[in-house]
Amino acid sequence: METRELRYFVAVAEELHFGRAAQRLGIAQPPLSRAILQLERRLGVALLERTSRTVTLTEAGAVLLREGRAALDAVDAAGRRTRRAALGGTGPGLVLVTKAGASGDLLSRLLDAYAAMPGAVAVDVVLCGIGEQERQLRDGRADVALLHRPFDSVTGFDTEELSVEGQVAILPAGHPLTGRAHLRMADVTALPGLPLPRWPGPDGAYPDGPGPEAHDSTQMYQLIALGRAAAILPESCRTHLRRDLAAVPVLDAPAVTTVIAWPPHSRSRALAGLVRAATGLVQHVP
Amino acid sequence: METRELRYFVAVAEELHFGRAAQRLGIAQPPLSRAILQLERRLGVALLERTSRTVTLTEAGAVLLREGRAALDAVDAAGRRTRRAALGGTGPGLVLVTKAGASGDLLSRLLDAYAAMPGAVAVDVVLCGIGEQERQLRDGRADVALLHRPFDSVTGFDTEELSVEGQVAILPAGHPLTGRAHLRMADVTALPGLPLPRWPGPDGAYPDGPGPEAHDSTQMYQLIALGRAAAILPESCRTHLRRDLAAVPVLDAPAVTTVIAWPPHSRSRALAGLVRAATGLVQHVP
DNA sequence: GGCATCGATACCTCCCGGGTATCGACGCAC
DNA sequence: GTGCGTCGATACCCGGGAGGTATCGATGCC
Repeated sequence: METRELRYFVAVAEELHFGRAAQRLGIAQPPLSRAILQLERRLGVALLERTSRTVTLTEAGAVLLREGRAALDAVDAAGRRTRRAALGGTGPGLVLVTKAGASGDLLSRLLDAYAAMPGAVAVDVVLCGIGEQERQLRDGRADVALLHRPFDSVTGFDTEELSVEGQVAILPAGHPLTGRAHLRMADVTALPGLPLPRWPGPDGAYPDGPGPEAHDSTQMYQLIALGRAAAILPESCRTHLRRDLAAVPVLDAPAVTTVIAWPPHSRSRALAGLVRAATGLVQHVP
Repeated sequence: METRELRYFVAVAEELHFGRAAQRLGIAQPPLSRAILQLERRLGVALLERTSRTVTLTEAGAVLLREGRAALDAVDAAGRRTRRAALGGTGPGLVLVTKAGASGDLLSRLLDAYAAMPGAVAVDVVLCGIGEQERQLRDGRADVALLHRPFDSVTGFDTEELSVEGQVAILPAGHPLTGRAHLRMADVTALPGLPLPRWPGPDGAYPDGPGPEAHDSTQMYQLIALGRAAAILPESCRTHLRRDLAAVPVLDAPAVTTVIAWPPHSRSRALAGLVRAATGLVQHVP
């Protein structure tokens, strides 16, 4: 199987429309149809059910979509890491990715601690939107990530736990509940007119629901300040909270574990140092 | 990057010889040279240092060899799993791989427990040589594996621990040490004329050393019976030990943990059932 | 029933992957 | 040092296949 065929199939499987997929791929529709047919013949498997009006995935097609994405990510990662290896000292030594607005304190302490180590290399910090870290780690754009269980999935990565913290409800300043010493999940989820915002899932799509869509923490804070939403976040976000927002501990919210994660089989000297610096932080701040 | 280019590069990087690599790939040498040159141009990276007498990997080339193998495995896995998904009920429902001769008891109990579960599917058991399980799991030939830490690496897989056991020294029956109630590592490693056999590493090559090469447990048992080697193995192997061999506990040998491992993002209904059956065993046999 | 949409088919072109022949560089034997 | 053998690169040719345009057949919609 060639990566070209995989790319073509993934495009069609995502669009469920040969014309749009062809446009996205920058080719005409007939070659795309032929390529998919050829792939199906070669695998001996029906991947798509098509009528002249609709295209749907077969069960096998759904498997190839998931596995094919992972395979394409692995190929991308091979290219990127090879290029990076050739750059040697000129490029960034390590690329660390994390959600914008999360674990800011921990991150700055980590960077300080690592920079103080002998032999430390330059660390590029990439702040990305929700759910994009795993992808960047898998396809080689990043070497290491700070993830937050249980929100982010860590399957397939090597990890070390860095911190565990409770969660707080974020409310507009002056909201009646801000007077309370603590809340329960039920108090927050049932707030009239203040639904929890919806985050994009691992596939980049927003789930259905009543809340407004939020792609990053800035959007979300703005929505809360406007009185259109509430949120439940790790308590470390309090240190940088806007003045027009208030935080109240939520006793029965699940604890959030911050972990440092990296792809297996990729322990470069620099990465090992950064992980060591990270686990060293845990000793100082138990 | 196309998988064809990756396959070509991996072949050359493994052979370090364009002629032999071309032969292995079933093509002539000149197109192979061109393909590698084109790959290097496209990546903008020197992958190989060649003189007219020797070929060596650059640092970037070594990275691409490692990452490229993983990527090719992922592509293979995508194809295989897709075909398997299309087979539906006709093929094996699950393929379980483990080292021949290890954890036999645990395995049969696991298979019995799973078969007794409602909705259980057929399980193909693949017994392979040392160090081949990880590869089979990564490239989709197997769905799930029994691995033994610390001998097998489990990085990149999801795992559940099934059992922890000590290790015993395996000696020819009648050897003076078989009279002892227990031994220490130093007693066994220092045996004159009975070196530990050498196992193939993750790359399939045998490490250097004094001991004889052994590819599977049968070879190894034979070598021990012949008085050419000794071995240190998990104590569960005693249940099926040949009559001409003896086992003596080694107190300070590292404990061996048997785990059930599966690729991340692959929890089919059947796999989940098998994992549940496996963890259920742990309850019964703590 | 006319029409628009969409995937498949027919047919053409041209690029590129693969082949053979050969060159140039290097190691080695004597 | 000279001739020879080995090995990767280059030159050149051929054929298959990837990609393009034009069009067909099926289907949902007004």
